[in-house]
Amino acid sequence: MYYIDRIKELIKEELSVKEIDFSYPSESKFGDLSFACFVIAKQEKTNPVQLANDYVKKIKNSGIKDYFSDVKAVGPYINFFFSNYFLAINVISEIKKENEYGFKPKNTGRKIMIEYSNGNTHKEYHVGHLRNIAYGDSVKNILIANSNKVYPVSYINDFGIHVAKTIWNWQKNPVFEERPEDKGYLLGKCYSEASRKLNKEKEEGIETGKEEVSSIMTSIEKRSGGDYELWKKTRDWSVNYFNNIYKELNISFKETYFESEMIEKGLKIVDDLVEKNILTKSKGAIIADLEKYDLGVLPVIRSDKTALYPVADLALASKKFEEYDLDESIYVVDVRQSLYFKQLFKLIELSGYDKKLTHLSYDFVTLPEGMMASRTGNVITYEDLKNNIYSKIYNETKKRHDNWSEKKIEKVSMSLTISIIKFEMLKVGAEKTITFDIDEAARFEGFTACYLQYTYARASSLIRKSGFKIKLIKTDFESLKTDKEKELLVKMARFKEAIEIAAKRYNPSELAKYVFELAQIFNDYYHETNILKADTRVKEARIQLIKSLSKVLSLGFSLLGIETLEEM
RNA sequence: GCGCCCAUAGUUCAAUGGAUAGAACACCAGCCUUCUAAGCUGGCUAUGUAGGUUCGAUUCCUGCUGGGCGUACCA
Repeated sequence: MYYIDRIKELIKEELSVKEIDFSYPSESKFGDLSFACFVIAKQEKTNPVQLANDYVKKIKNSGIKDYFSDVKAVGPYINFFFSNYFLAINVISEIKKENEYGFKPKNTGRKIMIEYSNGNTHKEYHVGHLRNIAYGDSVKNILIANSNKVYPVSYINDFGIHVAKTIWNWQKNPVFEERPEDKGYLLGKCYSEASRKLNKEKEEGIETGKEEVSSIMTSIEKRSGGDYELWKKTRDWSVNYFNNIYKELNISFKETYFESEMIEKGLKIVDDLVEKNILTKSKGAIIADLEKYDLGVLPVIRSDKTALYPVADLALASKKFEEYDLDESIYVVDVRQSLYFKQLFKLIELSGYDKKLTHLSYDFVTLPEGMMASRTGNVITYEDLKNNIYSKIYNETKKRHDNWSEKKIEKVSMSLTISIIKFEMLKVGAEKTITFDIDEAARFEGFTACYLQYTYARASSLIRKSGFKIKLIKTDFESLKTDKEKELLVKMARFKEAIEIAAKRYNPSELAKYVFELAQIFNDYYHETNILKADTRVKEARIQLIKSLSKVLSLGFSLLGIETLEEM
């Protein structure tokens, strides 16, 4: 148990109260830890102000009083002021001792599969996908840090109608084959062009394109012939393209599933469910009538006999459960599919599985000029975003470090670019729509990845320049006397809580906020305190403090999927 | 129509039912012969609306207004 938790336990013991709702005051004049006496006073049928006073007297006359520099009652609140010395010696030792300070023991919790990224082949990879992958990957990290055994998997939709649309347009425009860009990237362009054409035809009342696309879809599903061969070739381009993106983002999966590999099994499941009357025929299609669960109707097979999304999803769910012994299966998919997932989960339940299924939804990413949709071409692709941010970062880095090698400048700029992309996607709550402003995201100041990386680089620089390795045991913790030092210590001690809250709410923004606040305290401390110029004993103690800070920052970044930079 | 989500400073976001509603950006005024100024300090400005529950509501409940999304062959 960590120091602050031990302190809390000691307080509860001393006051003989089982449950205390501790909080951390927003202002230093109210101490470092506090609790309000309203609830206990009500239970004891006494006055909260009086009770607070009695409690303070009790603490001051007890054996635990030395842990605090002061304990005060302010109205119904009791405010504890930690002793810097005990806080420093305990917190710094705890951070030093554990490689993954604040994390819970690995693989002792539940077994969870989390599916995210979910790219569509033959389509663009845009900022919406980036939100998905950054969010899913960070939730994965956070769940692991909370003791769960987690299997990250990706499901690639390589077999929907979008594929047929792209192939339709690709065949009509041989020029695509000649263009120099990455083929996976080009497929995305080809898709949005196809959508625009088909929409235009629809408005004009022309059906030919739609019929051609439908015929291509049927032909691919038969798995032979020219359309099928082209599908295989183009599909591989997309898959390679995704793999390169994942590599750049430093994200990897335990398994990658493909819709095309699920269909056959899915159709068998559908047959089975039709037999069991769970699925029914209606208007030429096969549907799940879920009206009695207030979930409407879910079409499963089109009236032209081609498969819709649930076919593959049913097969995938069953595959996951067969191959892994899971306590929970999480799907990270945007909020627009909430109803679909309720329907799907009901269908999975009806087909006999009794598993915890979670749709982890997040709101979508829009642009200042309106809703983003690759169908209309109104998107910011991963490339657009990456190149835009990279060039800004590259210029700034070059300006600051004209003595650095070209290679180093590029490496640092790329690393910062990826940090920025991930952080922008994680810093707001999942239920908030992100109106994505590309210039805003490429900022360097404020609540941004650059600010955090800069803070970390600064701490690293101090540690490097301190030049000596001090044994912790010889550190003079009495030297850490200032309020800012205490503030840093308390904040670091609360890292564990930040992880717990983030895990409980599946919410990486809690951690983003945490590391930002920690960085702010440090920057403030840095400016008002001499570290390398202090007396040796004080300097040694401060460097120990900064080493701890550096470690907590780095662990915090890692949970957000962000790598640290020693210099920038 | 029905269902889900959202509404806080000029803007983008915070706030397990608790102390004077916090940040960031923008704007204004300062701080580098000194540890990375991608930094720090100060100033300015906010809970859509009407009720209810509570010792206490940005938070929970209801109505209203405004916006977004979904609602049988897209995913």
